[in-house]
Order: sequence, then structure tokens, then C-alpha cells
Amino acid sequence: MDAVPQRAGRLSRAERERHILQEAISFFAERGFSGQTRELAKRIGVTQPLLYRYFPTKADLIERVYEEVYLSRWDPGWRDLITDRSINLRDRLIRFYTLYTEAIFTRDWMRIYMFSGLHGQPINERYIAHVEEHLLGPIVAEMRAEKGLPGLDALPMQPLELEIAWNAQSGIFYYGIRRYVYDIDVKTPLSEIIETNVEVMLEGAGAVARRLIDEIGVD
Amino acid sequence: MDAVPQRAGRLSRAERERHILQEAISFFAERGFSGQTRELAKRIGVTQPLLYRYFPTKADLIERVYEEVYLSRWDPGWRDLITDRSINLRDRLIRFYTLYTEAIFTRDWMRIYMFSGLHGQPINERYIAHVEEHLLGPIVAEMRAEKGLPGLDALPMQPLELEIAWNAQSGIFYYGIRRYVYDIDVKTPLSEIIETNVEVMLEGAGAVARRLIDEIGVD
DNA sequence: ATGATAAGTTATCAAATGATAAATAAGGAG
DNA sequence: CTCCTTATTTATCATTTGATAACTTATCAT
Repeated sequence: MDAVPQRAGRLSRAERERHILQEAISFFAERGFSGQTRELAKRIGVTQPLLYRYFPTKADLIERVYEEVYLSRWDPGWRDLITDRSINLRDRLIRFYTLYTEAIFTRDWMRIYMFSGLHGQPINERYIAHVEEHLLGPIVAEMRAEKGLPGLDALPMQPLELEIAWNAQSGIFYYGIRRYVYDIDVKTPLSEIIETNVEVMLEGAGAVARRLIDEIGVD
Repeated sequence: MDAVPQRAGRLSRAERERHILQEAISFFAERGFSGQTRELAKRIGVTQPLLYRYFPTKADLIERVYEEVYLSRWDPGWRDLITDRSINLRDRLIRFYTLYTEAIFTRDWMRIYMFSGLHGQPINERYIAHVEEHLLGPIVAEMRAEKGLPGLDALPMQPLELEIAWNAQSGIFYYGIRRYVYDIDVKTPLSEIIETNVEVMLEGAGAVARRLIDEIGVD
């Protein structure tokens, strides 16, 4: 009647490593990084010391979890999409945010992001800097181009411009937190949130454009 | 030369309890709830077993931290302000969010909120329900009144209406996360964020009003 | 088959950690 | 000053937990 302790099937080194990493992501996403290696091992269906045959320390495993979550889901194509002027800006941004949220709006990703942020992990800061550089920067540049304003090389990004981009990013992101981290039954579909935020951003861009033209003069 | 172990001054029971609780809030806000009692005690300048003379278990201490953070900072006056029709709605909402953020935009509050949310603490869910009931609900009711629509008792709150209120709440809240949890040097002052979000909310209210009138007919 | 290679397990350690009991000492009442 | 109360400390326990070493077993090449 008792559960007979099963021996884990034998996998190749690469397969087992991938398996452990995959489970570790959802495990730490759930329990936080203070989750215990024994519980993780049990969940994988493997003994706890086996983890140490693949990752020297728990900290190393966590490091790999970060890499997997942050790096492997980043698509360099996002930037190309943002700057693709054959599509009008509104549609471009909506498409971008649709793809972006498809990549990061999972319980695992969102929770790991929050945990790592709270723990002051440098990787989190780096991620935010990356977002500013490769996503928000280009978005600001495109909003400038839309209004016939000088490029970022000619006139550095103004705080308010970045803020407008951050505002849309935030609106969309917090929707993800409510839905995927807090499990709130949000009624509005994501598409509507994205559309609203993009539209507000573009309106904001208009206001900023007027202000910039007043301040610096553009012909 | 070595640091001589100091004996903690002797305080009254009430004073010491308050002191411990206060330090526990900022300690757990920083380290998360897996922070260790020994480190907390050291920070307070007291021995670790003393904590157990005031709080039976670590879990009890954490429970008290929640209460202190969530309950003691809630001001019932917020609701009165929201429903005070002697002030126009825009100003009322701006004033409310100014007061609200003055209460919760601290590193301690924001981080405890995030940690407790990630740990699936029921108190977090209760807090969100409380916000919906006592803040967002009234806000929706006021937006209705503004447009001459029936009250919430006559026509139940529509998902989209709640969503519009949530959207402003989110925009403001995520600003707090960036600033107080992630320590990002956000350039825009809070007042501007509040104004923007309130204005977008009121615009959204207009759109919802038109839709409601079409659907149900109001005279 | 057989032996080598490597995946996986069992047994165990040492430090960390929540919690308890007994001892100490500070302050106040008489 | 003395005694009593109680805030605080010292010493210690039992688990938990990350990590290691030695042992076992599955797979594959010859």
C-alpha cells in the first residue's frame, strides 16, 4: 500500500540538466529562492544530492535560472519590429507588446522577475537597463520620428519622453502582475489593455512633441 | 579594541514590543520573510530569545507585521474624500491619490506588500478586495454620478468600469514599485503621474458611459 | 559476457535556525 | 536596604538544510 520509492529513470547528462533547470524555474517561481533543495529534488523525482552533480551550489543553480528566464526569452526581433517604419507606429507598438507579453506573461517569468527584483539581484537592474536601451529608447526614437522631431543622437532623450514610454510599459506590466502573480480574475482581455496603453502613449507623445518644439525650436 | 557586547536597555513591555515590531517591519521588508530571527535581533540590539518573550513564534511576529502594515496605515477618510461631491471629481481623485500614496509609498510598505503577495498570503487578497470595495467601487460610483448614470445599486458594476479604475490604480502603483522597490531614479514627479492617470481614467469613464447608455438606455 | 564509464542513491556532516529552559540583573514597593 | 517582579541573557535543543563522500546500478563498447 505504501508508496514504493522509485528510482529516477536514467537520462543523459544534457537531458537531466535541462530537466532540473526547467523544474527549478517553476519551483523557485513558486517558493522563492529560499525554497529548499530537498523539496525541489522531490518535485523533480530525483534525490537531493543529484542536484549537486549538475550544479556546484544552490546559488549556481539560481544563477542559471536567472539566465534561462531573462536571456532565453528575449527576442532581438522585438527591436526590429519597433523600428520597422513600413508599418504605422500604432500597429507596430500593438504588435510589439502583443509579442512581448506572449513571451513574459507567464506565472514563472513574472514571479521570478519580482523575486529577483526584491532580492536586489543585479541581473534585474541589468534587465531594466536592457529594456530601456533596446525597447523604450527605440520607442521614444520612433515617437520622435513620427512627429518630425530630431533623432536621439541630435537631441538626447528627455526624462519626460522616457517616462511616457515607461508609463505604457507599466500599465501593461502591472496587468500581468495582477493576473499572473496575484491570480486576480481580470475581466478585460490583454489586447484591450495593450491598445489603451499604446494610444495613451501616442497621445502623450503629441504633448511632449509640442513641448519640445516650444523649448528648442524645430523647423 | 573588540566590540564589547552591550546589554540592551531595559524597556517596558509595551515599549519593547512596539520597538521589535517596528524593526521587524523594515527587516522583513528588506530581507523577505525568510530573514532570520538572529539577524533581526542583532539589528534591534537585543538577544534572539528575547523575541520569543514577545511573540510566541516567528509566524506570529510576521502576522503582526502584516496587521501593522496593512491595517494601521489605512485611513477611512479616503472613502469620504472620494465621495465628497462638494469638490469636483478630478480634484477629488487627485487629492485622494496624493493622500493614498503618501500613506503607502514607502520602501517598507511596498516591499512587504510585494513579498506577501508572492507568498500568497491571504491578507494580500483581502487587501485587494478591500481596495476594490472601499476605494475602486466608490470611484466607479462617482464616475457614474458624474455622467448621470444609475447608481451601483440600480445597475451592478460592469467589469470594464472596474478595469478603468484598476488601470489608474496600476499606473500609480507601478510608479511606486519602480521608485521604492527597485530604487529606479524616476524623473517624473509623482504629482504628474497622478494627474495623468486620473485624467485618463476620467476619459475612460466617458467612453464607458457612452457604451452603457447605448446598451441599457438611460434617460 | 565483461568491464569501463557515468548516472543515481544512501549515508552522513556541519552549519544554520527556530525555539525552550534556566540563570541573571534591573527597577520598584515596602 | 531588602525582596519581589519581570525584562533580558546564557546555554542549549532539535530540525532543517546545503553540501560531500562512498556506494550502487544502468548503459554501452568491445
